[in-house]
Amino acid sequence: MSADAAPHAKPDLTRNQALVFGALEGAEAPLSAYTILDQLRDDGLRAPLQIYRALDKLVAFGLVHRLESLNAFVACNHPAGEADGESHGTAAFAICENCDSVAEFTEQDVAERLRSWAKTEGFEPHSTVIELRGLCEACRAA
Amino acid sequence: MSADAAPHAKPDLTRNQALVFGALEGAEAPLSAYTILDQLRDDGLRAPLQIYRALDKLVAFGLVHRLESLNAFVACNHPAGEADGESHGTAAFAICENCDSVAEFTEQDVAERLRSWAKTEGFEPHSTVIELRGLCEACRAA
DNA sequence: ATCGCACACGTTATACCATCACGCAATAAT
DNA sequence: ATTATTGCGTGATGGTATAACGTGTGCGAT
Ligand SMILES: [Zn+2]
Ligand SMILES: [Zn+2]
Ligand SMILES: [Zn+2]
Ligand SMILES: [Zn+2]
Repeated sequence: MSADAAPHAKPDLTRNQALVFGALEGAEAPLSAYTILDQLRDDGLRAPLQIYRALDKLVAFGLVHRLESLNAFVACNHPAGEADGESHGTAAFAICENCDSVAEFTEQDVAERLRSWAKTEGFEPHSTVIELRGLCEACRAA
Repeated sequence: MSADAAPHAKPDLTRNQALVFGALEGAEAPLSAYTILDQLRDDGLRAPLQIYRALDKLVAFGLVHRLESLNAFVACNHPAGEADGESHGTAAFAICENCDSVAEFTEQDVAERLRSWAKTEGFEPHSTVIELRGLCEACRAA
């Protein structure tokens, strides 16, 4: 195999991973695995497992986040920092229930407080889910 | 109908609601809707919808929480016995990936910080999901 | 009384989400 | 060459959630 699908400064993605990531990057709302599959049929993807395998890797790379309250996925869109280091464990999401937009943010104090609680209780956190559901500013105005 | 909205009123439960709530109270781990269904076959419940309808009500009453990262449900078990009022919107959960135990807790500062972010961004939150996945103290020791 | 309405209930069918189990191919190490 | 690792493709299966329809009961208004 020669080609790499996109000249971006990311870890080397396989063809399937690049296709799935492209779908998520181009979307304006979270996509379910099956929606991604539908969009990629013309590119030769046919089975859910092809999507889920790619998503697993992309999540592991930190390029994609899974939204637990939606059973759906978004491309990482950190406010400032990039896809490495501390920010991974602490990302939070504000999901608009009207327009499906997702704002990704990090509140250091929130993560701090949760870590502090865990330490006190002897709990060893491996991952943290923080998701706000509600109305974004634009939809509130309308 | 009970006009009682929030404070220490355990609304009258219908038969199905009582059965589902009983199953959750008696469990030591979160239960999926279908697991509850299996447990209640002998009581005459036969279809998923009967479970989901009861769960919707119980969640609305604040007697049960849905764990988004597990697609499962637990009976409310607030730490200090404040089983009503303010604490509902801000509950957080620490879920052990080894023994499936769930600790429910509230960190006022966490809720505060998230509300503060929302206010700044013009986001109007309707509900908040905070779930920690990891190892509880007992399982860490073992 | 009986009509209308709200609400819980029961059932079937279907849609949507996720993984298992198998086998094959390409690559890297021994 | 043999083995280990990783990604890929496919069919089958299992788990989660709702749509659509119809029934029955309680209760206030007529
Ligand atoms: Zn991110
Ligand atoms: Zn919106
Ligand atoms: Zn609670
Ligand atoms: Zn444990």
